[in-house]
Amino acid sequence: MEFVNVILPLPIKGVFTYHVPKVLENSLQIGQRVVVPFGGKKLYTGIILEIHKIKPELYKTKEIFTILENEAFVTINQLNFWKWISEYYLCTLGDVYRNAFPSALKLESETYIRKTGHEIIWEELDEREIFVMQNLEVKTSIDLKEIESFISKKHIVPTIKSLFEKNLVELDEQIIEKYKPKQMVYLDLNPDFKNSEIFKRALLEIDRAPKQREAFLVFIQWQQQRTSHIGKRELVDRFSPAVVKGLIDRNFLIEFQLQIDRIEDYDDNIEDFNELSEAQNQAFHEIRNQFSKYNTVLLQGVTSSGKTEIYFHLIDEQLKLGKNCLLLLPEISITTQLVTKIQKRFGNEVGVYHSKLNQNERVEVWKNTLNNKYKILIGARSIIFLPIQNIGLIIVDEEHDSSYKQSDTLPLYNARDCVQILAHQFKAKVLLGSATPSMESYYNCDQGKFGFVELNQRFGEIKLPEVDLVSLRTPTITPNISYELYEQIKICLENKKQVILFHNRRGFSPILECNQCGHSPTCPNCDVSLTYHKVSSTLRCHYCGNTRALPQTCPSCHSHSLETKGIGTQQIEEEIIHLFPEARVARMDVDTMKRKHAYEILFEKMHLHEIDILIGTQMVTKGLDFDSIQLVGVIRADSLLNFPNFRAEERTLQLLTQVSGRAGRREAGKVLIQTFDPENPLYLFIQENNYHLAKDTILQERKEFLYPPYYRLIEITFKHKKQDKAKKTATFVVEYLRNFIQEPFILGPEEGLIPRINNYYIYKVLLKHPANKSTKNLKFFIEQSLTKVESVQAYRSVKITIDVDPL
DNA sequence: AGCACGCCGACT
DNA sequence: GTCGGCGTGCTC
Repeated sequence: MEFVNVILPLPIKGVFTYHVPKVLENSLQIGQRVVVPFGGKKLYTGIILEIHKIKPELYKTKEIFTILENEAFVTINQLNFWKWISEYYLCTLGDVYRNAFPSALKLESETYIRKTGHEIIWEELDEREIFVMQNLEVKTSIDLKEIESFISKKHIVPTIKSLFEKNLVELDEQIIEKYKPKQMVYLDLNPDFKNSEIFKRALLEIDRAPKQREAFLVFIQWQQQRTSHIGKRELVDRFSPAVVKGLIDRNFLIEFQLQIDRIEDYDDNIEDFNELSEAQNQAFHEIRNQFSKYNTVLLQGVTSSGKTEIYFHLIDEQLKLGKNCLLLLPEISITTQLVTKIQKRFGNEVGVYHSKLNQNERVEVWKNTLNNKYKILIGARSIIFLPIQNIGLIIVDEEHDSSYKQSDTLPLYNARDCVQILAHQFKAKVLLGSATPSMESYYNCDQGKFGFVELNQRFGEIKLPEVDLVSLRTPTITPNISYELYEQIKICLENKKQVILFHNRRGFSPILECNQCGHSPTCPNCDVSLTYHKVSSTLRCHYCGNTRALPQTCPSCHSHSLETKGIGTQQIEEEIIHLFPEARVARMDVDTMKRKHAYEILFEKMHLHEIDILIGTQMVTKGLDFDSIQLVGVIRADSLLNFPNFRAEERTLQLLTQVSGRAGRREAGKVLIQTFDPENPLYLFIQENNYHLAKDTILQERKEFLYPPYYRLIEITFKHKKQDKAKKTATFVVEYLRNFIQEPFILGPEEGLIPRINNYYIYKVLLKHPANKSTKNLKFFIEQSLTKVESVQAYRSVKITIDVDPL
């Protein structure tokens, strides 16, 4: 008998073994998708991981229900990659599978069947089968759960299986594959009209309907002008659905459907390559040179040095070698502009994959990747899960960017690091690019693991902006704008230049506070103050979404002295409007960027100089490359630095360097940093544009306090509705782990930064491990400690998550 | 993760 | 007397 080990989309350790029906024996492949029964009445799509002949002794295997296609859907390389991720990030293969696959391709729980229309020979059916088929006479599709009401649990899957084999029922295609190729409706002229007599009569006939006549003539005009089909949509948009329907009803126009690729084709106008500047060319050759010694090279190129151009040349080189390339970008940088730019260079063999694609689009990219249709794949972190092949070069742009780390759903992987494993599989090279590299990457260079190339010159040899520090300890013109900043903005506006004001709202959200009693409304589910949203006049919790109307009086002392404390971009905007009533001001933050094309619209407005002053959060640090930005103002640099995280300094350095880079791309610009602590060496380094010195200082501290990149961190989080349970479980784990790892390499348990979120109490344990030693043993101990937790009744219900290399 | 089984409280 | 709360255990 043949057996297969199958990965199921469940957070359960290990794989599940099924036996293979005779008909499928010797035909299965690793990586193939199969539908298997699970539990009483569920069917899941699983992935074959292993095929073998070993009959499990401890349990009775079930049989594979069916296969979904004849070929493997996941490559062996990918499966190995999945295994590595699950081992490194301490999660199950199911977690990886679930995250890696577009959800349209996995079927989970709700399983529907419907009849195929095959002739039913009732005499050949048993009692249960008859029940099911009779039910299907009444309604088109039924849920396996419904079948449960007339067939006992253990008979459900066998009955369905039997009917399935008799070809009487099929799994609802919604379930097998939620993906449907997109159909486009096109229009064509009634072929009879080619006869000019009929055509003339027709025009006469339509004379009474002027709109239809006009639409008809426009259609004919279009048809003469172009070679491609004319979409119904196009004509409907120009006129109206009724008009177009009229023409179709009259049989003037004929509808037909064509399947199209959802991802639009890019065929014509391939642009020539830009010549590299001397500095770029030197860096380009230096990178190639380093690649002969190192598999990974870190490229540090100052903002607007034209790193992208170098990427293009490296990609082009790989394509000529017949290799494919992967380009990773932070989510926000994948803009239409950039994609268009790349498509213009490389034609339509470019695949794009990011979180804004819908399920169908994802499946399309997946399938195209599997069929090796793309030469270049561009995407955010999740791109690493595509079934990529034949990779020669992987580029990670803005490698320091925190969005490469997944932080909400398992696995908590960092794409920048995972790429190393992928590259190793394909013997490919990795290029990490950034103006502000991470400490980890610097460290790897120092350790001789990565090569290092620097590009110090901005493209066109424009000077780096001049950075000034402004103390907030001296009086300011409005609460958040200093006299200096005011003056600079004024000069800038007089010169018809644009200004960017950056304010990091994180940790500085506007909260409501009572001036009489000091009371500040907090969230009932989380231990945080509610933040004030002016537009909707509500108080909102950023953690659980709890929203309530703004109270008129203090809930505690009933006075009328409620006031907002802390500043958000909204307040800055008000101050600016007050100071510069003439200026055109725009805001860029999560609130204003929610709408679908908000980003594009803002981009366009900036480009057309319809905005004089742009006020924004983190977002303004990325991708806003406009020539006429002359001034960048940082409202409160300290709010970044005071963040309680060991990366606060690194982040501040990166962020401030990045915003500064927005200034003066055409001619030297100015940066003004407002701070309460102008003597802080970090600001001085930024002022002198000495990233290297700043980095050395930060690295020194990291070493001293046992933090990355010298030590690897593993953070274990414990959550429970009862505080003492969470705390006790955390303590239990710490006590166990102390057998293997002592102070100061184990910290905690400590209450979470926010002690309670959504009614769950949070405790954290932090483990530190020397970076040059393998974490294998430590991970083994951690897993053991979790097994121990499982064995204690009272601790079992505590939710435990492990974050390897947390940010 | 689901989902069934099982054991205690407030209800027609 | 029963419906339903969620604690516990299992899934090849």
